[in-house]
Amino acid sequence: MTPEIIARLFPNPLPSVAEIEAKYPPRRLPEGAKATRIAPSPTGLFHIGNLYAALVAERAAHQSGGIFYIRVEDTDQKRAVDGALKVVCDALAHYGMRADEGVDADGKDYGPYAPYTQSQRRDIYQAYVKSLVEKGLAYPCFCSAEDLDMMRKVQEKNAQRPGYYGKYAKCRGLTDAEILAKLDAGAQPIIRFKSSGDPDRRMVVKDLFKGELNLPENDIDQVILKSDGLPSYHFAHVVDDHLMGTTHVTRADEWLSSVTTHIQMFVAMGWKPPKYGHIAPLQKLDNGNRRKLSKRHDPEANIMYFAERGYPRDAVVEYLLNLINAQFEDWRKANPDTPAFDFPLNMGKMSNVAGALFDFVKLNSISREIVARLTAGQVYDETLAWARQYAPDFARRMADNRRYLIDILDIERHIGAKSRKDLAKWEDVPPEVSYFFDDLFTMTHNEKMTMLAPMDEADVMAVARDFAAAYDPADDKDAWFDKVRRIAGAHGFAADMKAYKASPAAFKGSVADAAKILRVLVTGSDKSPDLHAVMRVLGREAVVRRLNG
RNA sequence: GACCCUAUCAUCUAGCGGUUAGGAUACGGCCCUCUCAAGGCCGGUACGCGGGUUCAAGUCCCGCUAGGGUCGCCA
Repeated sequence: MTPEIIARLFPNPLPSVAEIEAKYPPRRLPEGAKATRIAPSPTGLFHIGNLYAALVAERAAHQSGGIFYIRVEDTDQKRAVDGALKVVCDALAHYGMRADEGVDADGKDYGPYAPYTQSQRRDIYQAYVKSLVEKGLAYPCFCSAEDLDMMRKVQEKNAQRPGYYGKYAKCRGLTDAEILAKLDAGAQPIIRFKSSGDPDRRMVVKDLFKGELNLPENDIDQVILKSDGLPSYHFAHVVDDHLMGTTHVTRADEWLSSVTTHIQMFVAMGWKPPKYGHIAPLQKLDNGNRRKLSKRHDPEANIMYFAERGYPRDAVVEYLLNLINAQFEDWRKANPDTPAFDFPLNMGKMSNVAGALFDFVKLNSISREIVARLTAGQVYDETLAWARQYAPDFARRMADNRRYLIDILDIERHIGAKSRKDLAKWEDVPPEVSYFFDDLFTMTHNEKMTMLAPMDEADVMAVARDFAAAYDPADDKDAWFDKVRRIAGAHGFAADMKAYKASPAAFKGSVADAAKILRVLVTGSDKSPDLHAVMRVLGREAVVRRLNG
């Protein structure tokens, strides 16, 4: 291609390749250290799969003494959304990941390879594209969207592979004169990479997670520079991961089929490709079929869903870690008090090669274990932080009753393995504690009696009155229960369960029924945590009032 | 349609030629027990199908089937 054509293709002044290479020298990393990145598109959504990939990349880097950085892939300007960067940065920070280099929520760069936003690296990409054109490894393409559409239709009709390759790569063979003529006519070309591949030849790629892959070579002439002057993903990836010294690219499975294209480009540029690891997508069950979690259809695909529900961040991290490496579970059992991030993630032992079903039951179970290990004060703080954002009324109530809430949350907590595990997420807290507040305890007398049916109302009231009169918050659990027994016995209920079981007909009910009377009257439910503890927290005044009311 | 990936209990998985196929979650039962939760104990016809290779196959090979992914001037 003549210098004249190249000058017309790239009219603006561009840095030289040598200048760029000098500005961004190779990383000097300790032996074995990995440089990884998370490369989100600023679409305003942070997918659970992004978090998954970020976790793998971040752990791989930091556990090897390397670098984890964030690079914004905003080459599709149509999809860019304001404030999207903040979503990404907040998500990383929220889940405890620190990027060593990249951009912050305001778009400000930090780190030696800046800028880390692709739309600001236009000149860099163009310089390399230009060098490729100069070497005859790339060429201008004047095909319109309609041309390409037609091409695809023909291919479909002929039962051929779709794509811009071989004889379909019309602009590949354009002569200088033809190019000049089109340029003179005002046509705006894009630039395509001239593939040297042959699909009949195979390329062996070693994937970090999947092992050796035997893939056909790519022969499609991919677009590398779009009409808006920005590169396509493929080219931006190759240039950036070279310049930024990425050693390990961990990315979603959907890239697997373009890995041959990427390697081909690295080779054409004379660069060493990074190691690749492709992560299978998280899936969900849909009408009996699995499909990948879609951010369009599945609210749980968006990381915000977990914040809204009030899942503790550690629960989400541990659940994901558990999917990444199945050994996590054993490790957790052996190291119950170690932070999850200390888990030695093993890239060579990746689970989830095929794509796991996202399992809320399992998440909840992990979360309950985590919440059960927290102090009441910690649960209070976390729940309050959640409520401030998602349940303001409840947040106010919490703030006004701090001591009271902590006492409530402390019921049956810190009794080791037997601690209550009924809270999986912060949104479970409000319904769990509502009966402790008079204004939320709205059950009517009739409703309570219905719940107590078929017990006789007179018996119910008698037991309640006697207990109200005898209740002393200072009683310990045994003294408290002795009173329940005594009063139960005095009203014809069996004080002893064994006696009741031996001859149930001889009694109106058992001590369990007597306790049920107290429980329903005091909590409005026939299920509750330890009644003795509940009454203590509620206080004598409220207990007596509810029993006599 | 083409290409690629994957295939062990309901779910996540361990397994890397010789195992009574292990764990976790879920589920069921029992125990504990004033209810619930928790806890303890016990339980279930899990290697997709068919061919090979081998003394021996969940493990290796081939086919089939099923599921997933990709085939854009989106990433």
